[in-house]
Amino acid sequence: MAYNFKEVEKKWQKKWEAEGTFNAKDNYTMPKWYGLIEFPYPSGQGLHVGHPRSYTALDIIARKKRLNGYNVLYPIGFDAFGLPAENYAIKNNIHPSIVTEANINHFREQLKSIGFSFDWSREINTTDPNYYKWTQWIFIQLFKKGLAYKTTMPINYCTSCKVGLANEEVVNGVCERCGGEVIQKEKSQWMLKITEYAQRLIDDLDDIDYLEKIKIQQRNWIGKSEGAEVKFKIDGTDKELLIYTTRPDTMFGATYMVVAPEHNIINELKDKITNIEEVENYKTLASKKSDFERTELSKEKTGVEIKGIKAVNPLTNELIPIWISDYVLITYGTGAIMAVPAHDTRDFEFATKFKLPIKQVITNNDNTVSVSKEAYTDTDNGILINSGFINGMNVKDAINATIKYLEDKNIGKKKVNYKLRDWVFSRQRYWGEPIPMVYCEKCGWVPLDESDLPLKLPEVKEFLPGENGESPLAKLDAWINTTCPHCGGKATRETDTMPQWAGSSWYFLRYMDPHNDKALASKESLEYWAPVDWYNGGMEHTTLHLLYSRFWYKFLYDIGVVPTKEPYSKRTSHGMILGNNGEKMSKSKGNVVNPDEIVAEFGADAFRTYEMFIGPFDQSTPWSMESLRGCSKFLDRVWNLTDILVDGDSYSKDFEKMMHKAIKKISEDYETMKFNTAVSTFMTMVNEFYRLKRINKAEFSTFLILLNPIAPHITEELFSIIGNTITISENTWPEYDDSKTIDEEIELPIQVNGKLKSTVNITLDSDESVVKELVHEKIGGQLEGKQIVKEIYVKNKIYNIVVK
RNA sequence: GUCAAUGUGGCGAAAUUGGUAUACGCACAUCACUCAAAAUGAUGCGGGAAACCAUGUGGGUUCGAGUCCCACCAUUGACACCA
Repeated sequence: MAYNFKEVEKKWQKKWEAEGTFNAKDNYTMPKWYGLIEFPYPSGQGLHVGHPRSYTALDIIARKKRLNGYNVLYPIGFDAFGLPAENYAIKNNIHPSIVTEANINHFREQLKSIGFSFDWSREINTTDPNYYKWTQWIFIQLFKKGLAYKTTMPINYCTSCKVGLANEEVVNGVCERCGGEVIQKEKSQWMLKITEYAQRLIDDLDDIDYLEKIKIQQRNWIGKSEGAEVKFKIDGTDKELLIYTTRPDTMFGATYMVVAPEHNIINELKDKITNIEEVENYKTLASKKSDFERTELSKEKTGVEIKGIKAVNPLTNELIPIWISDYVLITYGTGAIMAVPAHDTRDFEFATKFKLPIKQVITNNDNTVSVSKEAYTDTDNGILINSGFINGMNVKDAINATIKYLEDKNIGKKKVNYKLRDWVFSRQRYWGEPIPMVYCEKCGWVPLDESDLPLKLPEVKEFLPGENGESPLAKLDAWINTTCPHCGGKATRETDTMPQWAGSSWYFLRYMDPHNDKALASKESLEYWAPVDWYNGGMEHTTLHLLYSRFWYKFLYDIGVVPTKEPYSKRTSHGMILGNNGEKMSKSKGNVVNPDEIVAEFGADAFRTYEMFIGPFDQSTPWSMESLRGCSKFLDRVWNLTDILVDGDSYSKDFEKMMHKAIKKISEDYETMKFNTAVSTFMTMVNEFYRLKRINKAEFSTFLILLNPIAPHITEELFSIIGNTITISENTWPEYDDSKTIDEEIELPIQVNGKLKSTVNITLDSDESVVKELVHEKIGGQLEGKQIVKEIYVKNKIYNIVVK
C-alpha cells in the first residue's frame, strides 16, 4: 500500500483544527513553555522556504514539550503594517487593508498546509485596531515618562518612499525596503529614548541565554565607550567647543579641531568666519551625501578650514585651527573632535592630506616610535612624552590624571558614550499606526485620552505621500482638526504614523491574552506566560527588532505592566536557505523555491524533514531537490515498515540498546537544535530495522513518537494503523534507561606514535594490565626491534605506544 | 578597515567536544527485478600498487589535532571615519 500523503495530511490537519489539539490551555497551574517564532510580514509573494525552517524547528520543540507535560503556547500572527502593502496600494489604488487581508489569507493557508502546531485561536494582526490600540497605549506611556520627544534633526530621507528612515534601515546607502536614494533632510520627528536604556540593555544580557554571537552583536551595536568631554575655548569669543574623546591622554598632541558639517558653531560664529561661503558650500555638499557615503571605506578625506576663528588647547594654551569635515558625524559624541594626528589613524590621514602639524606625545618603552609614516595607536605599551604633567605615565594613568585635572579646572569631565542612537519613530506614511498625539497652541503636544483609543486610521482616497514628504493623512483637514484633550481648545493631530517596528516590539505579549479589551494582556496571563522561554529568528533582526522589543519590554517592566526584566529567556537563530546555486534566493536570479509546490509534490512531512536535514540549523545551506527526494524516500521506507512488523517482545539486547540510545540521542538533538543529526539517526534506525527484517509494535510506536515532531502526519497515521487507541499527541515522550545505552564491549583503537595501527575488542572498563596484554598480543610483532619509550592508555578511549 | 562566523569526498554534511576522519543523505557505478524504463532492493564508492598521504595554507602545543594556539589565504554576514 503506497503512502498517500495528500489524504493523510489533510485528514490529520482537519482533526487538529476541529479539536483544537494544539491550543494552549488556560490552566495556570501546569508548567508552561512559551515558544516563539518571528511572526511573518504577509508579503504578496507568499511564504518563502526560509520561513518554515524556523517554524518547523520550534514546532518540533513545542510538540516534544507537550508530550513532556508542558502547557505549551506556540502562537502565530501577522506583522502586517509596512511599506510593500502601501506601495502596492499606491500603484494599484487598492486599500492596503484589502491587500493585507488577501495576503494573510494566503499565508494562513500555506502555514496550515505544512501542519505547524500553532494555536490558531490566538492569531493576531498588528493592523487590527483592537491590537494597535495597545501599541498606541504604549506610546502614550512612553510619552508620559518623557521617553518620546519631538525634535528636528538631520535624518535619512528616502527620495523614493518619501519617508524618514532610522539609520538602521539604511542599507548600503539606499533605502532598505525600496532601494531608493537616501539623502539627509531636516525634519521634525518623534524620537524614542532608547539610549536611556543603553546600559541596561548591555548589562542584562548577562542573565539571559542568547547565542553568544547575538550578545556580541548587540553589545557592539550599543557600542559603549568611556572617555571625556572637554571644553575648548574659541579665541576672542565667549563660545566654547565641546568635544568627546576616548583618549584624553593625547590632549597635548591635539593640533587642530574638526566639527561636523551640521555643527551649530558655524551659524553662531557666522560673522567671524572669513571664508563663510566656502564653509557653506562644503555644508551643502555634505548634506547631499548619505551617512553611508560619508563614512564609506577608503574614501578620500575632504574638509575646509574655518578661517577667522581659532580654538585654544586648554592644556597647552596653543591656538589651533578649526576644520569642518564630514568624517566627523553630528550623531555621535558632540559632533566635534580634537584631532590628534600622531595617535589616531583618521586624524593622521586628514593631517597628512592638509599638511597640518603632527605632534607626537606617546612613545614606547624603547622610545623607537616614529609618527612620520603612520599614527601610533598602541595603548598598552604607550608612554607619555611632550605632555607636561603627565609625562612618563602609561596611557591608562595618563587618562585618569588628565580627567582629574579637567574636572578640577572645570573644563571637562568623565563621560560614557554609546554608539546607539535614539529611535526615529515617525514615518510620513499611511499604512502604520496613527501616533495618538495632538498639538495645541496653548498646551503643546498632548496625548489622546486613553479612553479614546484606538485612534483608527481614517479612510483616504490617495495613498501617495505628500510632496514634501508628508503623510497622506496631512491632506485630511477634517481628521486633522480636533480639540485639545487638555484644555478643549483648537488643536491639530499628528499626521505621521509609527514605523513597522512598533507593532512587533510587543506582539508576544498579546498572544498571552489576545482578546482582552481592558489591557494589553491580563495581569494573570502575563504572570504565567512571561517571559518567552525560547525565541528563534533571523540574525538580521538582532540589532533592530530584538533590541527595540527588549527596550519596550524593559519600559513596561518599569511601569509595572510586565513581571520580568527581559522578554526572552533564550534566543537562537537559523541560517538562511539559499538557492541551489548557493546564492540568496531572489526572483531576479530565478532560484526561488515555492513551498506550495514542494508540499503538493512531496507532502508536508517530506518538506519538513528535508528542511531539518538540509544542514546545521544555524548555518546557511543551499536548497537541493535531490536531497529532498532522499527525505521523501526515507518517509516511504518508514511507511513500509508495516511490512516487517512482528508480534511479541522478543527483541535482542542490541536491539533494545539501539532503541534506548536513539531516545537519548534524539531527545538531546531536538533540545540542542541538531535536527540534521536527529534525522540521520532515524535513517540509521530504519536501515537497521530492514537489515534485521523485524520491528515489533512497541518499538515501532516509540519510533513514531520520536519522529512525530518532525513528520507529524505520517507518524500519527501509522501509529493508529498499528493499533494504538490514542493518538501521539495524547501520548507522553518516551523515556530511556541510561544503563541500557552502555556498550559492554568496545573496540579500542591501538596507535603507534599516534597513528592508528589496529584495534582490539575489550570489555568496558577493563584494567590497564589486561588491555596492555591484549594490545601487545595483537601488534607485538610490529614492534620488534623498536624501543618502547612510553605507553599511554586512556580508559575506554585509546591505547598509544610511543616507540623510537 | 573592524568584528563575527565558516572552510572536511563530485555535492549537502557527520565526528562522543583533544582519542578509529568522512556517519547519514545525494549523485555515480555494477547487479537483481522488468521485454524495456521508472520505481524498488543489494553491493561498491577520498587518493595511492603499496608504504603511506589526505579536514583552506604555513608554523606551534601534545603521546595524539578536523577540534587548541599563532600567522596567512578565501568565502559569507553585520557594522563603521564612533573620536
